[in-house]
Amino acid sequence: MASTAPRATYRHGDLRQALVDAGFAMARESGPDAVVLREATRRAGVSPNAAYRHFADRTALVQAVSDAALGAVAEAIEEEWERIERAGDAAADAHAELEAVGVGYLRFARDEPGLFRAAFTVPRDLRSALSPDKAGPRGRTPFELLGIALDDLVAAGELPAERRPGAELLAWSAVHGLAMLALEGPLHDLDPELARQTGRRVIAMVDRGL
Amino acid sequence: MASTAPRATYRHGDLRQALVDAGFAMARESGPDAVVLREATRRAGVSPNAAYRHFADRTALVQAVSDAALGAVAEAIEEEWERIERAGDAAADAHAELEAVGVGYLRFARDEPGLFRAAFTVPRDLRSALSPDKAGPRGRTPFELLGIALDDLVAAGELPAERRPGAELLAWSAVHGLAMLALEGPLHDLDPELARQTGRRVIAMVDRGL
DNA sequence: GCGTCATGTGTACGCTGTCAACAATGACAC
DNA sequence: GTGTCATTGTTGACAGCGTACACATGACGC
Repeated sequence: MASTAPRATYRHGDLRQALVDAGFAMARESGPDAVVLREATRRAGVSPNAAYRHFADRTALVQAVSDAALGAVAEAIEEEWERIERAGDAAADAHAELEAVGVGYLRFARDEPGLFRAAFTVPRDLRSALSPDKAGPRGRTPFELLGIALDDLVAAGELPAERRPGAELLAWSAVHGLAMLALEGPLHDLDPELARQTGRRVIAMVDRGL
Repeated sequence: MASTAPRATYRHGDLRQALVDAGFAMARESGPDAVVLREATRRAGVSPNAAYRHFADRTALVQAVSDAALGAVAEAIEEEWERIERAGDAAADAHAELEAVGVGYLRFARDEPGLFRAAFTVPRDLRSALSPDKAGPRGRTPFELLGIALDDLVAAGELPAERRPGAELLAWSAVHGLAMLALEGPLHDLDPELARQTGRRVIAMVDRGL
């Protein structure tokens, strides 16, 4: 960090990114509400108003942080996805994919609660959630990965095709709800082991009930 | 409101309740973050620091508002519950109960998004969520109503008893997740009719998948 | 070399939550 | 009644926030 040493050059270089990084760090510790504009400029070694050259207002900064957080979610899910041990059985593989998406999602929520809330608690529309710049390293968004898993379920004959449309929303809702209840809702001090177990059960419920 | 006319008596009467009411109104319009302590005192016709005789700090006020909001949720669910047309068939009735809880929950989230977020987005533990002072007019909390519906499902032979423990969390997660995604998440501008339909499908998924 | 425009700084304002010291009230013991 | 005292209000102050406005700087195209 060059926050102590005063900048040599007048221009910062990439202030926008520096502000997003600082905001990201704050969100990581305490969620999106903890993203404070002035503090971000402080960490970037810049005067408060400099932020306004790159963001219309604080909410724009928070949006950018939220986008970055969504990318991190995608990464966590992709990680879980890569870990699948494929047995060659299309049906079993498809179920494993769906499970991987759910597990990755819940794991991220547990390990990075601040970022998770930054990713999903900030208003954004579906179009933005789907846009590829929020994808993980392998270039797929969380939503896309979920869609692939569901498509594979249909292909394997494990999910009636007429139930496929919109099924993302059902699966997403269930897992997201558990994450939110456990993070900032009434379940926030649920026993970790019980939480993990409940996570598995929610995923199983989705698998059965879709 | 006596906010314009200066108080005749030095004492307010029931300042605590007045502050909660004011906070409730603010939360109703824009969610829990919009609950601002000074504004509440203003509406109560009182100096800012008077609030500190009744609440340790702002978060304590928000907590009280959240409690009130939870009561409103209970009321909405009870309303839906009373509306069930019981056919005498225990199995059908139990399914109808579960559906009523889900529908009431989602209806409240849609009609009172600010209060909904105030109720569930503010950290509170399960014990507090269950405590009877947050119950609806008929004296039952949302969680209790959900539990009764699930018990009735077991009694009617529609849910294997070994799956009963913790089933609240599964059902709750699914419905809560949809509500959050639609309120402040990526689905926030989902077409209302599609949202309603998705709500029904989520409830159906829970019913099938529990 | 010079003008222009993006990007930074300085100062200021009103808002917030909260602290410390003080004042009015009303209930209760005598 | 009167004196005492805890309760509940008020006043004044402070730091931190987001942000508006005017100004400074310097990199780059001509």
